[in-house]
Amino acid sequence: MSIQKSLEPTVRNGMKTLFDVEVPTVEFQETRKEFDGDITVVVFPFLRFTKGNPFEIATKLGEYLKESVEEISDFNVVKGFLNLVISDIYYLNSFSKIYKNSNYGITKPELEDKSVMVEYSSPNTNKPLHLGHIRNNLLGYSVAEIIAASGKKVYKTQIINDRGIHICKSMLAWERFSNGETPESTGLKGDKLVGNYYVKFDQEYKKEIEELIKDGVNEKEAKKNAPILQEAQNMLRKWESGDEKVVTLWKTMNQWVYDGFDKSYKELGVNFDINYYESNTYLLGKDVVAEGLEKGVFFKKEDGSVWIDLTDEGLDEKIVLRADGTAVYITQDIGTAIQRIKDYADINSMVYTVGNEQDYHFKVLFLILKKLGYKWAQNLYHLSYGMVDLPSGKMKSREGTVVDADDLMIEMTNTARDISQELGKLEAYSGEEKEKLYNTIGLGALKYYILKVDPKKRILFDPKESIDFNGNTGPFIQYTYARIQSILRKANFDYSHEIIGISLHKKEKELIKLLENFPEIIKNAAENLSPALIANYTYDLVKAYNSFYQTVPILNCENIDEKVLRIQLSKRVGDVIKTSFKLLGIDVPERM
RNA sequence: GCCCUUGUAGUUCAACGGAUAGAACAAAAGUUUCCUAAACUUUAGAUCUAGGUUCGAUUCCUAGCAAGGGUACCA
Repeated sequence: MSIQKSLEPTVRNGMKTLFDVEVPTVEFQETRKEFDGDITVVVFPFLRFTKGNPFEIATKLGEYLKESVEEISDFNVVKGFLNLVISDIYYLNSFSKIYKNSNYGITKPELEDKSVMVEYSSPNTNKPLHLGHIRNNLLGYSVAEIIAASGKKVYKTQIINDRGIHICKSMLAWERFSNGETPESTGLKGDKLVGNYYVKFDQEYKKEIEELIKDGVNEKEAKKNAPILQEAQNMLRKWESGDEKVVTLWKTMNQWVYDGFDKSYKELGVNFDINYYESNTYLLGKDVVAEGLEKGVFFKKEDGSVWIDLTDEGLDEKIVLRADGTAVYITQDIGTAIQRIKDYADINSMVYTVGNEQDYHFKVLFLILKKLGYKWAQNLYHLSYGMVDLPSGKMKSREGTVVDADDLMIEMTNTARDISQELGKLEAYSGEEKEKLYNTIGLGALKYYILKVDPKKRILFDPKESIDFNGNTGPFIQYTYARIQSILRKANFDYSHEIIGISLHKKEKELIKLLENFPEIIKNAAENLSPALIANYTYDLVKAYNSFYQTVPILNCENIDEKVLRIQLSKRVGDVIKTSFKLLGIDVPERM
């Protein structure tokens, strides 16, 4: 329990006793470091309830608190800010509790709590993963971990977009141009191989259009009537009717892609509890639309298409089923959501990690599900995030301006290797150990770089300026962790006993204050679906620890009690770094 | 046109409506007989504009400007 919470009733009592007013809430903040004190009561808001000079109110309140609260050793007033000095005994006690809790910061789920499903990644099976997917995966995975740490059971999932005309395009191109190439025969990752044929299709398609235009066909007609496109459409019809040959090819090529994706996911350190496939859920969506039509949630236009009217909600009319009865994007999403609740009776909340270009789509989706009468529809959240842009603008696969996920991860590891070798601290380790470490550091840099930014904001990524390894970065934090482990390795004596009755150094107090905040930070990050809060907190903690490390001796400390406390502090700071980095999906090294 | 998001040092990011707007990179200067210098300590530098609400506004409201996105029987 934080000191704030325990002080709040006392402050309220004080206001009642001194001025005979009931104040509804008390505003606390950390005392700025240029003033004396640890915690500050903001007195200005009380002026609404009692007249008077804020300075005098604060002074009287300060006297009252000093009298009645043991932990408050002194106070001072600046304008309407009442700065309270908290005694070292309080901090030692508080730290002792933190130190005893070996799983500090993590809340275990209660049995009766409802679970949350977090969706992320959701790739297109025609395109290898790129930098944008990396942000999506890191965000989704991290948010899932954070929610779990805040005390809820979490299922991680993705929806795989495995059907439609675009799939047929790469299938057709492969049939025509590949001479039977496979991932095995070429050594290419399956997703890359299939991606190549998707590009190949586009090239051939463009060629055919040009030729048709040369023959005097107008552009619109040419685009529509290019033979290769028609053949792809034909293939889709065959797929939908269950043509054996087409379905077999579809399964084979999809499997190549999944195998390729699995490698990337593994390298990135993300995973899923269950996958959903669009090919399995789009039909359910159509059934639900039919039901909703009967209930009057939807209406039918003359041409047979089905719509929902959301003008009352300030939105437009939105189509949910085409005139020919085929499903649109949102039809399938309706089906998927309902399927998930059917599959997992214990979930009552879902988080969708999808880019902000789909804000409108999810607003509509959630509204539709509410109107269909699903109770859980009020607990749906769109974790909307900004795009990752290059200096040249948006990433476009056709223009070759895509930063490939696999390539980027390799590049990061290479940079880590270069820097590490230059520093030359790792001579004693085997080649295998070193490579693992380079990977940990390189990916740490990449993940932290992306996760430290507020999800809502777009990220500008300049491939020419490589990601930093110094300053507010993943490796900076990893380095601090490694340094702490080094201290702990050297502290080969029993330092477990509780320390009481010593006076604290300023830097020690700072660390304890920061440690106290950790559980609250996790809760906040879970509520706001924001890993950035964890990243920024960890940075602050590490910054404070490094300053502490540089200012005071730890192992060389002469007073044994102080030495033990400092080692304990180091231990706990290291644990918190490890825990929060785990929530970000980042590994920490024992040495670097 | 309408709707949504974002505008903070040269650059990349912070700041429940609170005190003198914090960091990092880049720039300038310092700290290794001492626990890992991927560190630490200094210096210099910013709230898009105009109004409003408030004891107090980077934060809330209104208008404008700028960037991005959406507004499709694409996903």
